Amino acid sequence: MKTVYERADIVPLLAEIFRELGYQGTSLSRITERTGIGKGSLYHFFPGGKEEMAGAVLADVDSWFEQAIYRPLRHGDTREAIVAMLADVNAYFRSGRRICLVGAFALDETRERFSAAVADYFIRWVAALRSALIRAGCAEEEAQALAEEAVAGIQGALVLSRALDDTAVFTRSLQTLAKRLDAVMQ
Amino acid sequence: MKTVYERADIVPLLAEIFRELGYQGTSLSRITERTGIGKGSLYHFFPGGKEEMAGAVLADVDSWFEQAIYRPLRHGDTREAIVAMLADVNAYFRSGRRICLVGAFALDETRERFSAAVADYFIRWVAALRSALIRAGCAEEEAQALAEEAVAGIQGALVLSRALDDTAVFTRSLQTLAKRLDAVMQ
DNA sequence: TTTTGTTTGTACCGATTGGTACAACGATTG
DNA sequence: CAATCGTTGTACCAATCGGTACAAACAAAA
Repeated sequence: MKTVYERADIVPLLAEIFRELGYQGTSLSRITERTGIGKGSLYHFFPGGKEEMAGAVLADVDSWFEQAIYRPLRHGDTREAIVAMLADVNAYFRSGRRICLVGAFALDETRERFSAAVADYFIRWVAALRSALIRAGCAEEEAQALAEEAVAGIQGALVLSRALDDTAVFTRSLQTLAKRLDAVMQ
Repeated sequence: MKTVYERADIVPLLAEIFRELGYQGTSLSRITERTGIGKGSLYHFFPGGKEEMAGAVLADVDSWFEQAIYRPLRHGDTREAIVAMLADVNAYFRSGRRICLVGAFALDETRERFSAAVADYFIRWVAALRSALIRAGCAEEEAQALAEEAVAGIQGALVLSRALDDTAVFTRSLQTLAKRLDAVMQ
């Protein structure tokens, strides 16, 4: 018996493993163990090895946020996009049960390896939210601070709800954030 | 030549390494390399090996926060304690250049190993801040939400400022947090 | 059916992992 | 001085790490 994969099928599987175990905790044997994909296949699709795998996963995550979160914030109806962002974020992170891979990489030693991708992810998130807030009538310097506060708040809520093993903390944080963002828009 | 250590001298050295490299990234050879302490000494003071070392570091961090942050919040003048908390946090985390070890452990696979200590750290932080807010005249449910928001905000600010490699993000977040906490106290 | 080229499983590699064993060292005590 | 005891460096251990080599298994084209 022999299962045939495509690169696009493997990346989401890798993502879940990296998210759960971190970069250092993800060993090739663990990948094989959980997915059934052997080293032969892995190094065929990712000749650069583990680092290329993690890079592909980061790019995949990034492209999802780009189309699902950032783009609507930049171009769509601002009020609607902000509400959608919070709802999508809550669904994506499964109310805090799931971790932000990029955030985890930022804290890890791994950061140095992927610093460009990690920084890009957060810069674009803050910038997109900031532009939505400004279009909604928020003052520039206030929009910057609020956008940073919201993105940081989400990351912190992930840390906290994960530490307390309590999804209520995460959803509550998102509600508080929603009020703050709403208050500043006319 | 032979250097003689005590356990209390070693823990802070270990803390810095764990903080920088994470639990999985900290290998015994890296410890020896950075501190000059050999395996003989390490296993003499920490017979439980790497896990006991990390546990000792967590306990050390916890006791620092207990006396420097939590206790003043619970017993001292509330306004003063909250201002001091933000200042001490800024100094402790070196304006975001330094990471929160407990927060990093919460995101890591490591969490399962130290879940009790990690949860305890955050529970007591939130509870101490909450009690200070209530004593300052804040309503109970609002105090809970605000305390969680503040602690999560600090953790998120660490993630964000680290990702962007920008200490300004961290200090700005603390200032915003200070305003929020101040506004709710009469 | 044969050929071609991609995809896969498996055996292997040197390096490093966390951990153990133990003899030698240094200070303290007698 | 001799004996003791806490502390240390070093040599080891099996297991696992990321990575390589390569032949067998496959699908597609001829």
